[in-house]
Amino acid sequence: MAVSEAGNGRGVTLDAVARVAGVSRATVSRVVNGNPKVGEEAKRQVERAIERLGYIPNPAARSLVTRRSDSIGVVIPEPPGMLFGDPFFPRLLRGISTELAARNYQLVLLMPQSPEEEPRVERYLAAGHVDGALLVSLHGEDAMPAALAARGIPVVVGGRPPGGEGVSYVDVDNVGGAKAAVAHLIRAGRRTIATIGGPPDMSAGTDRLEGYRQGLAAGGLALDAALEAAADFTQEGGAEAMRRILAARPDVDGVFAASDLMAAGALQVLRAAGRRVPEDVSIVGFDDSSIAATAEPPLTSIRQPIEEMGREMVRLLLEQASRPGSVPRKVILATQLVRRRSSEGGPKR
Amino acid sequence: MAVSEAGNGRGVTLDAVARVAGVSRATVSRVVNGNPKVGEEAKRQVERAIERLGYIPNPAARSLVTRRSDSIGVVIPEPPGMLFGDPFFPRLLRGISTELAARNYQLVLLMPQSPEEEPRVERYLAAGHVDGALLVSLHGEDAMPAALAARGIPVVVGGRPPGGEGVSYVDVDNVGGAKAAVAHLIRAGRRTIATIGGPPDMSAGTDRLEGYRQGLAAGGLALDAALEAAADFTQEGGAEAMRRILAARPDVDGVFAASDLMAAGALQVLRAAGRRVPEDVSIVGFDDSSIAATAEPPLTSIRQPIEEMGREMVRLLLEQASRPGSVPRKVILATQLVRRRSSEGGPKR
DNA sequence: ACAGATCGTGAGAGCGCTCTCACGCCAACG
DNA sequence: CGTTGGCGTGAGAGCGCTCTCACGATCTGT
Repeated sequence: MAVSEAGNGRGVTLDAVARVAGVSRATVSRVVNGNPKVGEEAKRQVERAIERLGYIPNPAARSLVTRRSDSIGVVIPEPPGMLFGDPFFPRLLRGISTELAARNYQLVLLMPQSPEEEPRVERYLAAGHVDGALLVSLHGEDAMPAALAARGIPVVVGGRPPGGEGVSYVDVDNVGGAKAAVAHLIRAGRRTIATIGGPPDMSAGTDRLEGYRQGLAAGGLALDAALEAAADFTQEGGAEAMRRILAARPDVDGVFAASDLMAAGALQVLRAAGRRVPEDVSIVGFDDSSIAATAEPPLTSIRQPIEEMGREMVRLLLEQASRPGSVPRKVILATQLVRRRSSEGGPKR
Repeated sequence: MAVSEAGNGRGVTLDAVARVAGVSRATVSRVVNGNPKVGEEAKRQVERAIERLGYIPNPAARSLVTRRSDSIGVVIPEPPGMLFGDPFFPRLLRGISTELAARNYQLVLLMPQSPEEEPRVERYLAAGHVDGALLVSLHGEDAMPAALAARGIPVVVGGRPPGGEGVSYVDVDNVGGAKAAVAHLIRAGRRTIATIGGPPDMSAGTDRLEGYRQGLAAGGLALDAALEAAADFTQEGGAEAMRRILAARPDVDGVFAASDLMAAGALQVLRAAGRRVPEDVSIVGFDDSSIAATAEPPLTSIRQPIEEMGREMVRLLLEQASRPGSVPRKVILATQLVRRRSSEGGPKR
């Protein structure tokens, strides 16, 4: 009964509702938009008419005059390695979606699959389809944040943009997390601690490397370039990096990998090389993804509040959108060490 | 130089372009929309003006008159277990996104986080924000497909809708895949083959169970309810199911799990119970997700063409949207057995 | 040479909504 | 009693675009 006659809503206009309710379009509009300056009686009539006709406002018409779309764009370029096997994006999207839903905003997902597609995405965002944009997972000197900002589109970036500041962003405490991981390894009695870093053109890579170095320094251990190997966040990359480290420093007894996937790759290589984990070598990963719990042995890892990151990005964006010209802001979320078997054992502390 | 003066595009209207180009609005509109009935000279002038002003059409205004939005909605309700640790959604989204991008459509992602939010989503879709909707991963008798169809919104479902037919859908060959998995186990010499099924209210669950049964029948093996345990696609659920099976049938020598995650859980339980994999028990999973390759031993699994599924869903949807009232169609995509160590060994064949 | 077809172009009518402004009403004020 | 001031309401002007229709110019056939 709620939904009714004329194919419910398709084609029912404000005007039709006004006629049925015996009021003017303006009054119906007020009721629909919750404007308080409407009489009791008129309001009742309008509500009944809306119900009866199954009226749903035409978003295009509304958007045309309000110049808002009540939706935001989420841009996720495709770093193929990261997307798979890592529930990072689903979780981030969930956080974003939750916060948006609570504010009655919609989410337009844009996945440029190659740099060539970026202009298309940029154009789309610039067209006013969305009230703002969330950019995630930028490589190198991505020009998009700046380009969008120049066009006056509110932007918030997920993860510290490598290209420098000048734009709002939300990030997890990569440095602190990595540092905590290393401290944990040192506490476990490890003294020859290697790291498998992420790509040098992503801040998640460089920041975790920085944290690793700070961790060593804090523990009074010396740096050694032979103990640092960069990879691409993938399992295969992690395995490859582990091989290099093992070749250069066979005496390695601790490994901090900047992602669980890479840690898993390292695990396989270590095992193949006859090293026992955690007896001979302790490993700590990053992300606390499902693979960490699944691996054998389960991986100690650094948990990052991904959903919260998504939510915070939305808050920042909408705040910024509502107050144009506000100064860029950054939010850093704390990480947390999750202990599992891969870092147990080891020598006495 | 490309982008220019007035803050590039924001606020530049068709009319402004027309004035600069010295033609009428209609002509500019024709050029923008690729209408061939435009003279060479006029076209050149218009293109130059567009370039100079950085004109981008206002999507709301366009949508208001064309009654199309050039975007489609993708509804992903949140079955928390499946979302994590399983790159299913990212891959599906990627397939969808690829196909949409090729046709210049946009993707609006809707993630109702609870059944209470579904009306909101339905309302949104019904408002004409999108030209059609893709629904994924339905549990039980989800009313949404029917409700949307009733409102005249083109719908395509991903995975056979449990509630029956009457709506277009794309699915992978779950029955065939499961059957192939069982056949593979039989070929490996296994004779006491259990299955860890998915939720009975999801077609991916029931269809794979059906395939398992067909596989046993085809191999001349008898069914045994004690060899069938349902779970929820999660690792923990898989572990739990494995324990039940082990308790009832300690002689089990083959396991077909309806997801890799559950297979991984089973693996841990088997190992904890002193069973060697694959020497004592062979395991085959489903999905061929990253965890399959990561597990120790790596899991034989059934690969499903997830990206292709996404693409096909889009094709079906747009076809349906362009030809209203067309009859619902279903598309079933083939699966493929991927052999890994978890099903090697075993007794002589 | 003229009728008719063809082609490029412009004028103008909306699409469905929001929002400003003005108006009529009635209570309260001096 | 006339005036001021809310308050609820309606009229109407757009928002920027598409698309139909009509019109003048050029082309074709006889």
